[in-house]
Amino acid sequence: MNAPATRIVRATRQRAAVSALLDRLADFRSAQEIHEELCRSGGGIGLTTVYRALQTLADNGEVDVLRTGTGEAVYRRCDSAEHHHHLVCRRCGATVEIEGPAVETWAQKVAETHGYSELSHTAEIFGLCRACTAPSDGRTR
Amino acid sequence: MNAPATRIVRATRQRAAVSALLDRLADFRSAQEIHEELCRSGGGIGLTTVYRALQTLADNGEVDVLRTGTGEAVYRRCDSAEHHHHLVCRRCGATVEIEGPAVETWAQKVAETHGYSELSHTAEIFGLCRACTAPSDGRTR
DNA sequence: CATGGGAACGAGAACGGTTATCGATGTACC
DNA sequence: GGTACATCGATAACCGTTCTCGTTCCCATG
Repeated sequence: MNAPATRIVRATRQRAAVSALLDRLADFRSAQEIHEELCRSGGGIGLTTVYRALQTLADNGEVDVLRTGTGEAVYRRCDSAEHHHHLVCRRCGATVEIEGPAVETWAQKVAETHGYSELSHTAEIFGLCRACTAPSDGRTR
Repeated sequence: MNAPATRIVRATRQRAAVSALLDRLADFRSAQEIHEELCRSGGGIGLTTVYRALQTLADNGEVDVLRTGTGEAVYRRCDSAEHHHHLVCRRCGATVEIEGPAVETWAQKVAETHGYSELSHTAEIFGLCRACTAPSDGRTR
């Protein structure tokens, strides 16, 4: 049951590629989108490997994971290592990181009132960003 | 393309069974759990039908839908027809409905600041309820 | 530099939840 | 009764994700 003192994680071309791509992207993307993009840009990579890399990154808190309405997981490298929330454009995926002390205290207080412990919470806002609000060409995400 | 003026929805034994079971349950349950329970208690019902019934109920706002960490959809009939949030025990599923004006205003303000419109948001709190906090028998949900 | 051990890869199969198909069934209304 | 059509439900398809397992590659060590 005791966790190994040092978890060996090797640096490989594939992991680097996933990580680098996430650096370049500003929006939440699905594993499959990431896989597709990486394949398109030359360096071959297996879908399984993309999933594995994303999971490792997520475990290490290096990327944030969200679930879309359909239950699909989407990933994004966030600037803040702290706990935070997101304001996501449901059209183009543009994302703003939100520091939400208001939410934290709200969650804490509510849970306390009802005697709940070991808390965690989710809080994301979805909408249309300024750019996507104005015009009206089809593309919905 | 034009929507029919009146959507005909028949009252059937199966729909009634799903609806009645949801009335009896206090926790969020998956479609498959509901199907299983209904089969166990005699009245045969197809899994497809359960999914259909739940979707109809959800569309009409008669039940709330949440996504678990694994992306699975869980359903629950809520007392409040108003928009609200949930405090869910991740061990036994016990759920408290939360009216969260704090969250609404927070979401509104944040989105406004960044020029987002057409807002929606999710905010759920997970934890261990009082009953599940104290003792230590296995069952994790 | 050569080598051995094991981490990582990746193609394909399996998995689990959900949705589509389509003929059978049931219900409401004439 | 008879007809129209919503609903049912077994089965197959779907889709995202995870597992399997043989191969490849990294890297510490000699």
